[in-house]
Amino acid sequence: MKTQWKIKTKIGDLYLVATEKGLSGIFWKEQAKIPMARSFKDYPLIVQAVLEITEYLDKQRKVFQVPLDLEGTPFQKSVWKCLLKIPYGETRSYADLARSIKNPKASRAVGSANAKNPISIIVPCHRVIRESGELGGYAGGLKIKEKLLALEGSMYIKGNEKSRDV
Amino acid sequence: MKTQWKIKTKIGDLYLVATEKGLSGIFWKEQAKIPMARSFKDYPLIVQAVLEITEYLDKQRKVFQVPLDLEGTPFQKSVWKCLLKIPYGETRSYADLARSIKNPKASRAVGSANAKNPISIIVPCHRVIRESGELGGYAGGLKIKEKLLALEGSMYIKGNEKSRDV
DNA sequence: TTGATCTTGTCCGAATCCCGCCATTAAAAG
DNA sequence: CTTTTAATGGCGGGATTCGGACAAGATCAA
Repeated sequence: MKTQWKIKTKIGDLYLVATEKGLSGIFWKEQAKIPMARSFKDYPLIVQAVLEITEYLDKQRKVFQVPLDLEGTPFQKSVWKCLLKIPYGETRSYADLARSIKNPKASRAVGSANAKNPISIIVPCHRVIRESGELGGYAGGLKIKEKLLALEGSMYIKGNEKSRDV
Repeated sequence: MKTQWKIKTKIGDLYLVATEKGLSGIFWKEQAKIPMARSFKDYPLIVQAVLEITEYLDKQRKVFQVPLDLEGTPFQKSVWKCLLKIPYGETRSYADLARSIKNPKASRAVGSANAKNPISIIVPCHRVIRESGELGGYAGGLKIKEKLLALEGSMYIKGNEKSRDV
């Protein structure tokens, strides 16, 4: 059974969803079919997730530990697993990910899988941008993607790359 | 001679039917042509069935012992017998069953036979789902099929099986 | 020359459709 | 009343279609 819990953060409202096995979703919109928890007392997973997310947004955390319960097609899961390996503060291109899953021509499909990532932030789909340096897309809106990357201190802006070796 | 008896459970009303030889039916709707028993005192089979079903729904029983009196075509009986071999908490596909009865292409017909299973719950047609992972159909309605599988702790949801190794 | 924008080419995964299968049952012949 | 035909499902698998959170190349302006 799934339950959801709403939290307010400086980057907007978030809806955390959990099963018995782990956190299964972090969304930007309320999930219609999933019941809202009255109290999170009975949901230690939610408590932990809320804590970790809060710490992350306060720059007090770079790695998440809450157990996840990912549901999706084999392809999607392979992409999401790959996302989890991108370190804090770094970015990859959609094509990079396609190569990582040994399916070098699937960059466009990687985009689709990314778009369906159920656990925003923790599964860091915001760390994937276009090879050209453009942001690409984001389920929560590009502004938020930008904020998250800024928070992590990423050098994603076109031209920034070069400013490193200046 | 057959008699039926109605019981109320948390998953809805059930109608138990018995002959002298054994329990011959558990249905979701009253059986028009079968007389309702005034009291179940004279029907020890009904008493036993009610007890076992109740225990099952309370997670206190995984195997049924009440004698059954199955009536149907040879094909149907072969399918129903096969159903009885699926263990608690597990699922099979319609094609699996077709193979089990040495008629590998008869998966569609297995579905039809399943649909006519006279003894719901005890003959566990709810443990048969689509090869794709979808639920398939259920005489009592899909919600109940889902509840029964959840009760047994089955991993039937599409993608769940694979999400273990994430 | 650089880069911002646009266009077109491609490639996948996922969702749909379609046809094949097999046992029943209802309907139609004979 | 018996036999035949046709239609109907609690499915499966292959083929087809559809829709992108891309990418490389062309275009045009500064």
